Amino acid sequence: MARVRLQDVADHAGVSMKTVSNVVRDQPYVSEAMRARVQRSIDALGYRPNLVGRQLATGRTGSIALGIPRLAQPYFARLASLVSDRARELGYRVLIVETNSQLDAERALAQRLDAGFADGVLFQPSRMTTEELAGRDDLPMVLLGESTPPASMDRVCIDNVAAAHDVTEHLIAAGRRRIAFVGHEVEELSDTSMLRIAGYERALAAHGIAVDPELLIATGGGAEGAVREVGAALAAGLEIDAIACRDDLAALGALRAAQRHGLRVPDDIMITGWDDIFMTEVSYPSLTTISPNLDELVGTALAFLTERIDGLDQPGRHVVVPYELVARESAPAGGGGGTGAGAGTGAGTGTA
Amino acid sequence: MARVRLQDVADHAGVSMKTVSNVVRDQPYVSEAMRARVQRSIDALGYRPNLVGRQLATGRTGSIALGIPRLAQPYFARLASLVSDRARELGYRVLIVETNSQLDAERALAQRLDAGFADGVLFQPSRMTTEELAGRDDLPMVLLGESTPPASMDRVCIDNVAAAHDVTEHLIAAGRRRIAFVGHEVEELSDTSMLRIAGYERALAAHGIAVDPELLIATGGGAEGAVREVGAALAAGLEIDAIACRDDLAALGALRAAQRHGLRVPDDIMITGWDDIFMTEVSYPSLTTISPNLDELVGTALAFLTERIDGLDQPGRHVVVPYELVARESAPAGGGGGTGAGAGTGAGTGTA
DNA sequence: ATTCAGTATTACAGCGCTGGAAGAGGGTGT
DNA sequence: ACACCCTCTTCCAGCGCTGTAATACTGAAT
Repeated sequence: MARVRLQDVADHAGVSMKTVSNVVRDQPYVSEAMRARVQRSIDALGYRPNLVGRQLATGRTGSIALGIPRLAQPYFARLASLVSDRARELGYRVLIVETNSQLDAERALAQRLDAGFADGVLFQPSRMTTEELAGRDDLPMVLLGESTPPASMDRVCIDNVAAAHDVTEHLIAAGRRRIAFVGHEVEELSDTSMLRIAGYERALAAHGIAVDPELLIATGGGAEGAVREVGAALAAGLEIDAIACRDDLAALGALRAAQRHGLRVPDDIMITGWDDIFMTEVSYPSLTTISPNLDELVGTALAFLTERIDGLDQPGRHVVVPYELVARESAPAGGGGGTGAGAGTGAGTGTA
Repeated sequence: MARVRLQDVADHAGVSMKTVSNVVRDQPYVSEAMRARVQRSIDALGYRPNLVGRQLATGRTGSIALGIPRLAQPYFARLASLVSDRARELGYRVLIVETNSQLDAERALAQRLDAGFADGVLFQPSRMTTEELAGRDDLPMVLLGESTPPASMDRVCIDNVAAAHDVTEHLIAAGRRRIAFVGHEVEELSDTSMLRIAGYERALAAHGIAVDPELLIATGGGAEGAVREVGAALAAGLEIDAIACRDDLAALGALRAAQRHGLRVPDDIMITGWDDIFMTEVSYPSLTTISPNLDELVGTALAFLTERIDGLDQPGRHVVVPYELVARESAPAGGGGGTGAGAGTGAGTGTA
């Protein structure tokens, strides 16, 4: 059975294509009687509008693209899921594109977009430079994360420096002094890592604690790298009483390595993560972490993007969304004491 | 600057649209001289073909849809990531659609597909029945998971009963007798859960162990539910020495609950998961689990789907891909003994 | 020269739909 | 009865591209 087209319905109902089109899209100026009659034909023939035809005619695809490094990373999976949900509410489909943090993949994304298969992009770049991104400002694009956007682009992120500062302070307040930073890239430091390290160092400096480069432990990304590198460092006799991690995966790896090494968490060593992925509540001990307000992040980003798609033309807006320091067992608030219970919450911060 | 169209390039190069089209798509019967000349115009104008126009003309979208319950579940995130990669190699884009295991969302997916925005679907249904799916067999569709497909559809899955049987045997071989099953749905049992429970019960029966309904602990899904329900059961005095979990998330939750209850894993209680998500290696202790061969699953499913898209018309094929029982610390192979080291591997199984 | 088989290029229609403008009814006011 | 203004419906062109068929051009064979 061949596909049913608009014309087929029109013939069946004895009206023009346009009238059927109006009924399908719930346009005004269609009498109730006509609407019912056409609807009957639609049902009888099982007509479904062809999106591609509509897209070509309207110039709108009804899709937005989401460009992220790795879907398999829990943080991005959750982000993608949220974006899908919220976008659907706004009447958009979402195309998820993984870049694997590779330059050519990021470029390919930016290129293919003006091929008209999405009306706009939400993009978390890790390799493309501001200049390169600027070349693509014909297509509505909102950046996520810390990379500096061209003047014309909107950007939404959290304050990485402040949050890293908070987390480090949290550990210092608990009496720790030998605090390692774990989880940044081995090869080329990402913007994210750089900012978090900056906040970490600033907090140390504020308390007169010397920054010891030996305490910066790069890992390959993912939990396994952290298990390996932290394990090696501990085996080599590195003395530390706390670890601030670049993200939760690194923290879970560090946790694992510490436990393997016979250290008690948090008594012997405190550990903090970043992102508040689902595992942080379920790990043993549960993980103190920075919880970015994803709802607000996604909400703001999509609001900006849809405005741009609808033609808004103004200089790029930059919004910083709040985060929360969620204190759990791996680094409880207050003393350095026993394997305490639940989850308290710490500082927040916010706004443009 | 308005979009550059095929016609613009044609004008610029002084040739017909069709010739430009041929150059763009690397068609034969274009002289080298002409190819170079047109290419120069393409570069000069910065032309990019409009996919929507092409789609309408060819009737192909170059996309396949992937319908899964929840992207935020690590198993599905990994699956989605794999599918994206492999599909790209085959020349397809992937549209990920989350159904949240809800009937209306699944129906919406199946419906919207003949709206022509994908050439085929890879679908892991959890609510739609075979009959309903059968109504949609005008569009190429390959099913993932255990639901029984209509006669005309391909399906790829692993042997859940056999794997659940293996896992349970593994625990029995380690000397355990009070083995709980944790993680199936509270409300409506999914096909997946049903099959895994069947395998679990069969293994118990094979060893003359009575099936105690008290040992079937349903959870809300996700790790938190398992923490809660297993915690409650242990608090209520339930005596068990092992837990076979429906999936890794449930296992991580169960692990957490057991540890909170003061039980040593694996000495006092062994725990197994399912899926082999990234966390299984990094949890403490690491998790014994069923590792389905995802490469083969995805490879086969995509091969079938692309064949169907290319017009293959034959009865549905059913393929069972292999899995592996990966024994880690939470339920080591052999004795019931100490917190042993690394990861061995166990049984495999396979084929159509 | 003339035909013939290529190869290389163009003309044209159409994929399925929507936007805009023109047209057809049916009621009201004078 | 006539103009007039609604509301509802149809007509037509075109979105950007590709497939098919037709045409122009080469060189070799007759």
